Amino acid sequence: MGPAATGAGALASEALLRIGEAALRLGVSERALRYYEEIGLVVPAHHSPGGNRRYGEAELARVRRIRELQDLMGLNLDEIRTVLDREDRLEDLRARWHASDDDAERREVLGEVLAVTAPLREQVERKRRRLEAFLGELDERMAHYRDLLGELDGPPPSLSAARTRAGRRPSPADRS
Amino acid sequence: MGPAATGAGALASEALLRIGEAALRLGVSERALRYYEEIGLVVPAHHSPGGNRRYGEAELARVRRIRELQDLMGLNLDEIRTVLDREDRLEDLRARWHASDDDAERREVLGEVLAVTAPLREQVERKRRRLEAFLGELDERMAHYRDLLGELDGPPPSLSAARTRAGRRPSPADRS
DNA sequence: ACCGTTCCTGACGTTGACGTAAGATGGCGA
DNA sequence: TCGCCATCTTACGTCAACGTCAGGAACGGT
Repeated sequence: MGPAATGAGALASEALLRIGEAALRLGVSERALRYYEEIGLVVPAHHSPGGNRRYGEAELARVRRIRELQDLMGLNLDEIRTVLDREDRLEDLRARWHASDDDAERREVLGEVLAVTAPLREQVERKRRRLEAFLGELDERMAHYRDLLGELDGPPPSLSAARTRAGRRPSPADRS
Repeated sequence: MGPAATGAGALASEALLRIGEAALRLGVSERALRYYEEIGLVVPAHHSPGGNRRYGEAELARVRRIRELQDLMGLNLDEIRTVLDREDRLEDLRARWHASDDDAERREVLGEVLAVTAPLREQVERKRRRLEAFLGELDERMAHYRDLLGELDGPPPSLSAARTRAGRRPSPADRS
């Protein structure tokens, strides 16, 4: 590898972004980014001596993740924090993994990560199921309406003729 | 109409619930129900002369719908209102459908309903897709971790050589 | 060194969706 | 008719997740 094993962590020359650029690229407000830092959710890769925030790719990804969890799962920032904490812990693990020669420790950490990821997966899965049911319901309705429309546009001769004549009121037993 | 052509609308003896019971069954607060009425989202089937609210099955369903749209789609009450308005309009249609002898009107209303339902469906579908992608991502991670765990518990012969660079192995059979 | 742009830190404002408390009825079994 | 719990209206409180100034430094190109 080169001069520095640029693994997962931010390193050296990574072209850090100022808050304006970062916000622009992420499509979020600067205020939001400052807020995330305020509550310890996204800490900039670096602060300039003058106090300016500098964001690296890792932080951008983190923010994207936050937005995804907000939009997709409807989690609040506190719930999101726990999710991100898990993922952080996971990154720790990745590092420790190669540094450690203790398989017992590895097993332990892996188990923890799995135990902590599974509930999230379940939550997502439940939501997916409900969404799918909802979608099916919508499709069913739409199909029904399309059928009705079809009947009007391409009317079965007998049916249409029987009905359209003489402003007749609908047959008593016709619920759909 | 007969004595009571109990079609879609609430009618006659439907065992209306007082707000307490309704809230209890729905798992929402009384305040929420009053609030929904305040903003014209769910109007009780009836108010007693004294001013007490009475809820019928239709209103309960409506509230359930609201909660579903909140939880599942993350819509706010204003967006939900437009959705419910559409569905109301649809109920109107159902009534008018049988009362009207004007196919043109029917076509028009059906078209409108479809045109207005489709976007919602699309929105739901998009969300479903994103959720599925997210789920896939989670599964991928978990599978990876499980692989690692498997390697530890049942170490393959060429351990050190295989692990160094391997991100993943497509080999499916790895369960103990 | 200059200067326009960008960012900083407070600190108060906003919005949605209710929560909560107070005091005044309403409904209804005994 | 009494008593009592459920409801009513009114109105202020709350909480998250930022929005929006104001006044003052930091950056960075020239």
